[in-house]
Amino acid sequence: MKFSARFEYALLALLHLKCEPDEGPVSGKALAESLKLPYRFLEQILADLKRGGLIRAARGSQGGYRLNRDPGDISVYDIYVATEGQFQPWDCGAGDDKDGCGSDHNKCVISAFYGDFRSTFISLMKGYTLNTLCSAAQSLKRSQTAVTTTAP
Amino acid sequence: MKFSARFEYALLALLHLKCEPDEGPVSGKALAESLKLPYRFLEQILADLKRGGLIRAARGSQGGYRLNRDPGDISVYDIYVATEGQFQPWDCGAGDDKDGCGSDHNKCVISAFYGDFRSTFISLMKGYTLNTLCSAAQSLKRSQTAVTTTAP
DNA sequence: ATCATTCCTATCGTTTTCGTCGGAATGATG
DNA sequence: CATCATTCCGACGAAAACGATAGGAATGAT
Repeated sequence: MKFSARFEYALLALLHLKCEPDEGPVSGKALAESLKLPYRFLEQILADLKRGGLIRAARGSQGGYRLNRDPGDISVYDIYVATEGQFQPWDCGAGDDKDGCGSDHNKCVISAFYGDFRSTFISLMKGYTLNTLCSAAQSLKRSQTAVTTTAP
Repeated sequence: MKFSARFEYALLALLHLKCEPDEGPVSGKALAESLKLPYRFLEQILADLKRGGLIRAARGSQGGYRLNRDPGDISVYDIYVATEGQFQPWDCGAGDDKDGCGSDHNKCVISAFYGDFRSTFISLMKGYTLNTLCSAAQSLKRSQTAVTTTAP
């Protein structure tokens, strides 16, 4: 029950694309250096994000990545799905038995719990967008610089 | 982001101990046969549950396992912690940097999101107890036998 | 003494995950 | 056209996580 590195790296990359006021597209290499992440690995993740329609890419010199949608329209759930695929935290007897639960009613009940878990998770993640996160980061930055500059 | 087999097997075992009206303790072997789970593996999981204080065990002949607490006082969260350890779905820079987030405010924000995620699901899991699940299973059983016996 | 059981720990095989790599395709620039 | 920077594609490798197996010691009822 852990978030993958892919997912976290994707969050960081997208936040960078949204929050940093760079003009023009950002290359994978530049992104990897800014975030101190392995370049080749990050490239794979960016490809996932592109396939998911979250970013768009331009090849060749002066190319790079930029957001493909309004940041308020990119939810953390979208990012999850793009990087880890459909959220399905259990293997519902896919081939275990003819029917999902066999004769074991307890399995059904557990599946019900999993379903509840899943829907709660999804709505929570849909509540966070790139805008949400970025503004949180900026207010955090403000408060910290305030503290450090106020100190004698 | 998946539930482990340990966790699911633990749920099944505990539900069996609670729901089945057996008198006396149930041996690991009997449990494994009822649930059609690998015996040795299940034993390990039962040991976890014992360490967590959810069940108690008696050795020797006529020994076996039984619940150690009121089923209404055993939450799914307790089971999760006993089998998978503390619910902490990310590696908070434990050694990454001196401070958790380094200079990257976006990391802080992601940690905040993770924290929200964490507390949401802890409270969700605490809302389910063995009683909850078992009564759900039993009403499920009733409705199914009703269907099958009503059919001509 | 015997037998059924829990308990402890090591190991094994498979799958997943993280990360690296070589090189092809693309496109801007001069 | 040549060059260079970039995305794109697929293969590979190392390491960790996970599911499961196994041997045998400790314990306790009969």
